[in-house]
Amino acid sequence: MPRAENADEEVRPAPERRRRPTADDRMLTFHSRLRERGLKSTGQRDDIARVFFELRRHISAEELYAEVKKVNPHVGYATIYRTLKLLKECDLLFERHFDEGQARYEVAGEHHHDHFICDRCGKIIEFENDDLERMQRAIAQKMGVLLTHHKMELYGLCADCRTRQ
Amino acid sequence: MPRAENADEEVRPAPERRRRPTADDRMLTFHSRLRERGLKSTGQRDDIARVFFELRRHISAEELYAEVKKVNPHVGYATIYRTLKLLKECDLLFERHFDEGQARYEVAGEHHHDHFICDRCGKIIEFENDDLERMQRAIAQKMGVLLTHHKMELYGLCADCRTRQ
DNA sequence: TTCCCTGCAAAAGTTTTGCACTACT
DNA sequence: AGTAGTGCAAAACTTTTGCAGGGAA
Repeated sequence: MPRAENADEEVRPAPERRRRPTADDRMLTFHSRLRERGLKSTGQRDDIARVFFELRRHISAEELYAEVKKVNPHVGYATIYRTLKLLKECDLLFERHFDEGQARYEVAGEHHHDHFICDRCGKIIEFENDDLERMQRAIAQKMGVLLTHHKMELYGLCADCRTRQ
Repeated sequence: MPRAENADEEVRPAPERRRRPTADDRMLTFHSRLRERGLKSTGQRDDIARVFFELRRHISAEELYAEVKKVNPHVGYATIYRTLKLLKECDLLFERHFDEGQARYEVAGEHHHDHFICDRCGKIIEFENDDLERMQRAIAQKMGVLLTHHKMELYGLCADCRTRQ
C-alpha cells in the first residue's frame, strides 16, 4: 500500500460501510413517506420505485422507463418523471447532472460520495474522501456562505480505457 | 500536504493573478485559431465573440443572444450556438452545467477555479484552492485514472442571502 | 365518494440540423 | 469561383403539463 501521499489512505471506494438498506426497506420507507404526505400508493409507483431501488445506480429516465416497461408495460413516461420527482421529495433519490444532456438518478441515503466519469466509456466510479469533505466545509466557512450541498466530479480516462487506448 | 485546517489561507477569490488578456487579445487569438483550421472570420462570429469576451461571465446562450441582438439584430440563435461550439473547440470557452436546465459559458484560459452557486439568488462566486487541486490529482492517481478535467461546485446560501434570510 | 393518480398527447425549453441563400478568402 | 457560413424554420431531445378517465383510501 503506497503511503507517499496521505490522500492514498483516505481514498476508498464508496460502497457501504454499514449495512445497506434493501430494496424492501426502501419500499417501506417510501410507503410511509407517502402516507405522511397524504399521498397514495399505487401499482405504478411501486413498480417504478422497486425497479429503481433494485437497479444499478446512475440510471437515466429513459433507461428506467425501459426497465419498468419490462415489469409493467402500461406505465407512461409522465408517470416515470412524476415518480422520480416524488422520490426526490421523499429524500430517497438524488438527481445528478453530469456532462450530458439528460439527468441521472441514484438512490439516496447512503454515505456521501463523489464521482469519477470516464470520458470514453461513460463508466461512473464512486469514491469518498473525508479530507475533501473537510476542506469543502473550510472553504465555505471562509467564504461566509452556508453550504447545502456540493458536487465534485472528476473526468478522464478510467484504468481500462487508459490501457486499451 | 493538504490539511483541512490550513485551507483558510489557501482560499482566495479567483480573479487574475497575472495580467488578464483583453477582449482584443482574445479576438486576435480567435482569428488565428480560425485561420489554423481553415475557417472563416465573419461579421457574425466577430460580433458574438466580442460580446462574449467583453461581457460578464457565466452567460447563458439566451442572454448572449439578447446581448448580441443589441449589436447586430440580424444574428440568429443557430449562429449563437454554432459560434459557442466553435469557441469551445478553439479552447476559448468553457461550457458549464450547473443545476439548471441550460448551459452557461465562460471565458477560458485563465487560472483554474471552482464555483459556489447561491441556491436563492443564483449568484456565482469563483474561488480557487491549490490544496483542493492537489488532492484531486492524488485521488485520481490512487484510482489509476487519467484526469482530463474536473468540476467542483458548492451550493448553498451566499453571505447576503444568509443574513437577509 | 372523493380526490389523487394515470396515460396520452401536446407543450415547453434548450439545442441541433436541413436547406437555400450569402459572403468570405 | 468555390466553399464555408448564415438565417429561418423545423426537428430533436428531455422534461412538464392539461385533461379526461380510472383507482386507492
